[in-house]
Amino acid sequence: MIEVILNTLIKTQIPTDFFARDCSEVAKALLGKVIRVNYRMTILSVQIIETEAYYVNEKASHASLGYTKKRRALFMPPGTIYMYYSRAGDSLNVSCLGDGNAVLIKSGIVYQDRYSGHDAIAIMQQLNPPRNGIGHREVKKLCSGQTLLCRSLGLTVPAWDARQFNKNFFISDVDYVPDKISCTPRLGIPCGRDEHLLLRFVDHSHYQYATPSRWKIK
DNA sequence: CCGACGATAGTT
DNA sequence: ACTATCGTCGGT
Repeated sequence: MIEVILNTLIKTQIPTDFFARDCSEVAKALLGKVIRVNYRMTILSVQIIETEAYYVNEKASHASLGYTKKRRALFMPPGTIYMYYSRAGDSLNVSCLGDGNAVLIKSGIVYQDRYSGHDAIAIMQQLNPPRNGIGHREVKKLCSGQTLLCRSLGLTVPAWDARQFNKNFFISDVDYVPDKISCTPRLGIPCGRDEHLLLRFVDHSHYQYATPSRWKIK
């Protein structure tokens, strides 16, 4: 049953060479694409609405800290999943063209189409309950943050870091093109005393569900 | 072993 | 502006 759906759905997967270009291009092109996760035989779907491009030579990037086993995925072929844990949550990245360059998936919105499991939303809410444990998160805000998105999809470092996308976790092209993309050159990720320029891309029509910009632009 | 520190998220 | 939260890293 689910296998049949997965076999059909996998045909919509973006090709690996999608990631074999400049990470800013990849970050922009990922907006509107849909993350698919087979979570215990239910397909969870989230449309990407916000990304950030991280270059190896930016001191704000993990790759700039150099190669370690932990960060090896950043130096693996384009399309390799890099996950890390920080601030009590997992984050999802994908390596791009050039050693150390990658894109961070920053936020998304729950996506429903004929492939999404009918109980997908209930499962995502269960995976990502409110901090105080009372009630449930608003569906629209389930994935409005890099760690919230991973939580809602059950994506973790041990399960996916340094792995390739496969039939249980991949990104679909849903033939959607953002009307308008905000590219926010963002100053202010603190790294010691320095400030660094980051490229943040947001699908403007879903701006309200992107992460609030906490860093001031000078 | 221990303390500091996040590519955060939510509350005051 | 403040802080819960926890894996990673670097210093003893």
